[in-house]
Amino acid sequence: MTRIRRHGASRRDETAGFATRDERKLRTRASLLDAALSLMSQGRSFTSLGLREITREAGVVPTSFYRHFHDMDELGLALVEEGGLALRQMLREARKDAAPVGDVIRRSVLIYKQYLGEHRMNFMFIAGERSGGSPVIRHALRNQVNLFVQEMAQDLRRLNFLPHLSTATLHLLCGLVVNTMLNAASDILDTPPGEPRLEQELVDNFVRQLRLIFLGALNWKEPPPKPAH
Amino acid sequence: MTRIRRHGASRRDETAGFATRDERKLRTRASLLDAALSLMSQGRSFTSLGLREITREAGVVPTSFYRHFHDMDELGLALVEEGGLALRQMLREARKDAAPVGDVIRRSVLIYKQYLGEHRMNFMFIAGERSGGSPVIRHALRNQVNLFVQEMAQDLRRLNFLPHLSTATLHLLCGLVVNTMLNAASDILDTPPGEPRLEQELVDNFVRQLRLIFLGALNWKEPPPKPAH
DNA sequence: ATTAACAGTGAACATATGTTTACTGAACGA
DNA sequence: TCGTTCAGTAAACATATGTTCACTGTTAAT
Repeated sequence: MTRIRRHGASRRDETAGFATRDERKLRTRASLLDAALSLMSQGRSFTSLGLREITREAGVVPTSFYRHFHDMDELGLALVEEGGLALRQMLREARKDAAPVGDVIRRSVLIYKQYLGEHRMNFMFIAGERSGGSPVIRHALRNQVNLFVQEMAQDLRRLNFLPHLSTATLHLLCGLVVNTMLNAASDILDTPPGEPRLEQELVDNFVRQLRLIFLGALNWKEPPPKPAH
Repeated sequence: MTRIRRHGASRRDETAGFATRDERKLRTRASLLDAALSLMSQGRSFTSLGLREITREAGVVPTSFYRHFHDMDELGLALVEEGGLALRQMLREARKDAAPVGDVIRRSVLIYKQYLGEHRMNFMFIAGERSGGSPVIRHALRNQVNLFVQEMAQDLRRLNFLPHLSTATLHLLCGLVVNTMLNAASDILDTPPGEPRLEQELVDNFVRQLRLIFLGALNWKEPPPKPAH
């Protein structure tokens, strides 16, 4: 979408504070999205947010909203996409340092926890709106989560992890893991800061739950395919 | 709280349509709660509900609200309690026909599904507000769910199910099961009626997830207690 | 039979909301 | 350089909200 400048960029194109018009637009769009997330992270659900409220938080006049979204649902869908991107990015980073040595599960969980802290608002949104609020964004969110599950399953297959599982079962497993992940997310994000004990306990619990799940996966035996009687 | 009548009840006390004043009050209170649930089951989050909206749906004038709750949060907490009761009741019924024969998991899931259908709105509320919306009702809801988990763990112990697990691990397991249960709930409740295939698929998936979890529990080995070095 | 209690009413308030309409002025393409 | 585009503004609208207050009429207690 960004226009390509034909005859050489003017000097102040990349200096901070100034920007091309499209960039400015994208910036206020982003601040609208951030405003929504920020309001939600103060303990509100998406459906309870008002248009004026968001523009106020973003520091623009209400009418500006319509230059970017012509609906609250549309903004919601944009948030879903942003959240989905955050999820995928996590996988991408995980792929980089794939060093499966030592206590894999615990290490993964700690990395996840750090990632959670860096993307608080996104995860609050995902965990919070996954089963509540507006049907349209709920469905969109589920699609994103399913995508994530699928990608994760492919990764496990690629790493030759649990090779005895069928693709369907791998998918099942990943779904379970992701649910557990997101539940843990909303628990962890709810702990007031400066309570490392509680947090530690939640993390330990999370680790054990995952262990139990993978133990189940290790001992899983694929049922024989239905005989076409 | 219900007053006890001293000198013999008047004749129309138990006839339908008439009622003592306290009963009437309880009735409109209930219709306020139902109105809230009903609005939520049309795809709204609790925090997005307005006082007037609820009273309108309940068929009373807005001011009547204050005769029952002096806050929306208070109504929310009442809903939490109602939902918690629904959960416990489920366990109580399950305790009655404890016939652990055949495919226990599948049978339990089918019973659960039926119960879901009979308590749609309660489960929508629980699943929807468990990680979204107002912090105060979220916490209250988690307490109820924890109570449920605890009761379930006690039941399993009583039935001598998985006796090799420590109490803590049993609790862990039940937590996992309940999370999976509630996630499945919001999935199942979202299927449009008259789509038995989709529903069947969700149920099958749910069954397999539980199987995997219990498989993990069967093969779980309690780690030796930390040596106080 | 009198009286007090009190669940539900109705009107009014200050404020909030979503949306429309016409406008401003800086960045842009020619 | 000049005219156009268009992100953000400002004022006004109809309508919604939460809360208050004084009231009514039935029910319950004396």
